[in-house]
Amino acid sequence: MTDIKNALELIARGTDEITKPEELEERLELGRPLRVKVGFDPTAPDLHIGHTVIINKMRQFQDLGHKVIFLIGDFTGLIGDPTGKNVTRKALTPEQVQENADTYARQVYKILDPDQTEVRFNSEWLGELGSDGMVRLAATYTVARMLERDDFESRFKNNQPIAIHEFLYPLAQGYDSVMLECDVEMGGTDQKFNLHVGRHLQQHHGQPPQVIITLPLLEGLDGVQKMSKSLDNYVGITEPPGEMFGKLMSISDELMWRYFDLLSFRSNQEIADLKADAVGGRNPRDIKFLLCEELVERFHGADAAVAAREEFISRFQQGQMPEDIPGQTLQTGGEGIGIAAALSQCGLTTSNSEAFRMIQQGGVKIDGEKISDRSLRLEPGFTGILQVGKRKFCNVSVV
RNA sequence: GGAGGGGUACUCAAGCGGUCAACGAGGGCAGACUGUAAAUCUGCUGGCUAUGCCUACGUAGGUUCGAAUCCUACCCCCUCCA
Repeated sequence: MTDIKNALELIARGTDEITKPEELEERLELGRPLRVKVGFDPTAPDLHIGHTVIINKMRQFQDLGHKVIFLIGDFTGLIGDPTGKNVTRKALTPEQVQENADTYARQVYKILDPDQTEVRFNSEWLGELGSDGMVRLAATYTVARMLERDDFESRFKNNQPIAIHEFLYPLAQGYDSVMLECDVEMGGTDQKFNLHVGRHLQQHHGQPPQVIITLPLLEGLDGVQKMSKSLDNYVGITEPPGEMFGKLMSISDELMWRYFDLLSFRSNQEIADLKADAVGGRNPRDIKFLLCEELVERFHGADAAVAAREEFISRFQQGQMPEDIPGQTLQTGGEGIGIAAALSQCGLTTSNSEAFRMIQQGGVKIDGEKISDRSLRLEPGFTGILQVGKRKFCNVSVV
């Protein structure tokens, strides 16, 4: 009995909403492994730490002995989720879908236990459905109820177009729950409506409705918009340790607490203590170090985390050069090369014009010495470290 | 099918015959400062064989000494009416 209480508490932590907690409790009391579904979009197989908020929650279910279904929406992906603006989606070939699934697996098993994970594709049953099946499915829901969805409602009110097929997405997603006989479905807060459609459809098919758990969406590095690859405000979970550490250090001091809440495995008490420390005058930078280390450790191990922190300190706090500077030899046929061209060829700037701009702004250094002469030439035999800004280096030899 | 509105740089968004490589905002980058790749402030933000030249304002033509701005055709998006 107390086990269930503890389980409930663990599951509830960090969630936005559970519909309904008493139903979840009843399911837990059944004493069997629950089937917990989370859907993923097959077109974007590169996971970032924003996704891990929910993956961590999946892991918690596994730790409690439950079965997690990692559902790849290869069929619904063709429809395109109406959430937000819609870019035309390209149909994926089965090979691409499989490839993306493998990519997912590689990343997701850094957190999930493969033995308790079931990977499924919804084309399995949605592809079989046929147009008659789709019509029958559509018949179980009304337009009025569809318009309950915020997104649809506001578009409808504002005379924005809503394509008919957009109504099929929530239905298809809900049908997945029917076919998989889910006990629980989790998603971001923006998924709430779709998740509820699943409940409705399950009841329609004589199944007990799934419990819905919504999780907050993690803000990206800018602290405003949700983390996403297209906004380039993300930290990918396969990024190298140094990159991960640095990116996380760049979040604002304010945003750091949000990340602690949603990403850290520290107890609520520990986090509260850290906040108290900050108020008490402890340098927020040092608290941020703890966050960065914890996350880098999760994906790359403890050694990498410590190394990443040390590297960060020496490089940005003490302004030292990094240890692993990529090298490059520039072939000039004995003619030498202009500094701007050299910077571009090393990939430190994207064009000569940009290189000139960087020089003008004092952002270019050779062996640590700032240069200001834009007409400088590197003669054959030159060897040295070119630097643009604080982060871009290249060890160059001119031939 | 009819009527109207619109397509401008990474994004949003001004401009509506020359002074426009294009106001402004956001983003990005750089610099200063610092307690950090926080915050704040400043600057930059098409390319090049670089004090000049080339390419850009949906596409293709045209008018003009000169067009993002005017005309014609086409493509695309949106709204209203049917």
